[in-house]
Amino acid sequence: MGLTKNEIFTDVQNEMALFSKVLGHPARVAILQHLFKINRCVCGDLVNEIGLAQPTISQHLKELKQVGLIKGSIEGTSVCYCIDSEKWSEMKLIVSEFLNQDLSKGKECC
Amino acid sequence: MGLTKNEIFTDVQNEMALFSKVLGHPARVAILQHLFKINRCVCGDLVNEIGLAQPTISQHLKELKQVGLIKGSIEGTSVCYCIDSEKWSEMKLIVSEFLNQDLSKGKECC
DNA sequence: ATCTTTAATCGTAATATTGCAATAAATAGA
DNA sequence: TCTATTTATTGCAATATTACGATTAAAGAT
Repeated sequence: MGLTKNEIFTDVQNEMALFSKVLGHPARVAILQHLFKINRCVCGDLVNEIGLAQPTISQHLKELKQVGLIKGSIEGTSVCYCIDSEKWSEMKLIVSEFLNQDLSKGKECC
Repeated sequence: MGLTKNEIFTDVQNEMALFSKVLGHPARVAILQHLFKINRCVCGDLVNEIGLAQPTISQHLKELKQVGLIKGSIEGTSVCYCIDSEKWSEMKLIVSEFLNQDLSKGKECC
């Protein structure tokens, strides 16, 4: 065990979980916020900004890139990262739909 | 290591990550969806509905309860669970604010 | 009182995550 | 070419997560 049984869930459930998971670490939240503020930045900026070691930041960037929320392009010796707004919108749609579920009105339960 | 350095992040970042983390597993997503559809249900229902073992479901319920998204009340020999709509709204606010960040218009970056 | 039903807890195995030091790779500049 | 500079990768240790069988606990039914 120790691994999630994705087979038994719907695609939407798995996708919702996947996006949520990547947002489930404050460093990745901070990276995304910084990217929104600055629009584009290199790994070193984030190391200074956030205060985790360079390999750690690099790893978080990799995870964000893997789900597609950011993209990076080589720029001399450094790598410029930024939000992939297309993917961001896609996520927004899925997450919003989930968040905006309504209780079947009335019965307040327990 | 192996544990997140929460000290170096803001409260909002940590809270955002905490909520996201709990949504970061399809079983918990499925539980919440089912609760929204049915309004109230007992652990056994979820075991049948989702198809994970009872202790596993119980554990996921515990995590959802810990962050406050659901509440449970004893009802005879079973436990009735439902969404805590107050906490849900709180989460919605935090997550929406994060999702609705805008790119500083213009410069499309990399 | 005993049995049944239901859920929580305990214990454990497998795997994933977080973080960093050390190292590698790749480009720019001297 | 040699040296910085910058980021990615590797390897590792500590901890967390996922899942479930076995057991416990608590309330209802007989």
